[in-house]
Amino acid sequence: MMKKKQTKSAPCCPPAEPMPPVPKSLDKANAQLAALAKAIAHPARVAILRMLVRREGCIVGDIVDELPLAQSTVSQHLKQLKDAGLIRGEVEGPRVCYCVEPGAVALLKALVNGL
Amino acid sequence: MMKKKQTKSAPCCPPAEPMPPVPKSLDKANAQLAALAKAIAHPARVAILRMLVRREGCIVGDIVDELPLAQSTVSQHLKQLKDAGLIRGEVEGPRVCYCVEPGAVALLKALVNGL
DNA sequence: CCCACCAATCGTCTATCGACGATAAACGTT
DNA sequence: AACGTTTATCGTCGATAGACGATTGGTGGG
Repeated sequence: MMKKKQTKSAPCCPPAEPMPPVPKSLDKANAQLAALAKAIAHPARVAILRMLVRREGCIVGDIVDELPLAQSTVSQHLKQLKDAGLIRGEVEGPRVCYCVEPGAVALLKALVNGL
Repeated sequence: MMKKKQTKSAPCCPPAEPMPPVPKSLDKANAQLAALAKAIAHPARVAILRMLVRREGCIVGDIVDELPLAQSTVSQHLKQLKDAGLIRGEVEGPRVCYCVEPGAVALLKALVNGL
C-alpha cells in the first residue's frame, strides 16, 4: 500500500522546440510581448514558471502543495501558461507532467530585452 | 494663428532614478515581476513604452494619435504604466510630458532574465 | 477675464480574471 | 469491474480590466 504522495520527478519533457521566431512586425512583436507578459502577470504563475525552470525535470501536483491555492485554481494558472506556450503538459500515467518550453522563455527574454 | 499640432518634443525627463533594488525575497521578486508584467500585458501599453524608449525626448498627445484608441483610453494606459513605475509624467505647460523610467525597465529586464 | 486646448477623471458598459467547491474524466491497481 | 488517485472542467461569484463619451481641471493666449 502506498503512503500519501509519490513525488516522482519523471524524466519527461522530450523535444523542446528550438525558439519561436521573433516577430518582424512591430505590431506582432507588441502583441507577442503583451501575451507573454499577461501570462506571467500573476505572482502564482511566476512562481510556477520559476519552479519549473529550476527543476528541469517536470512536476505535477507538487506545484499544488507548494502554492497556497486550491487545486482547481492552480490548474487554471497552468492552463494560462500552457496557452501562452510557456509550458508544456504531458500525460504521464495518472499524473500530468509540466515542463518549461525553453524557446518561449527565450523569446520572452528577447522581446523584453528588445524594449 | 497656429496650425494644428505642435509636436514639440521638449527636453524633459530630468533626473532618472538609478535602478530600483532587485528584491532579495523570492516572493517579492515574483510580485514585482508580476506587477511589471501586468503593466505591459497589453499591446497598446507595449507600444507606448516602446514609443517612449525610442524618442528619449518625451511626448504627450502624440501618443494618442499614434494609437487607434480614444484619448481617455490612452490616458488610462498611461496611468497604469505610471503606477507601475515604468514611466513618469511631467506637466509641461498645457501639455504633459511622459518619459521612460530607465531604472524600472532595467529592473524588468533583470527580473525576466533571472527566470 | 474669458476661451481654446490638452489631459485627467468620472460614469457606464461588457468582458475577462481570480478564486473556490463540486463534478467529471483518465488511468493504474486491486 | 470497481476503486482511488490525479487532474481538468464547470458553474458561480466578486473584482478588475478595457473601452468609450462626457465632463472637469489646468494653462497659456487673446
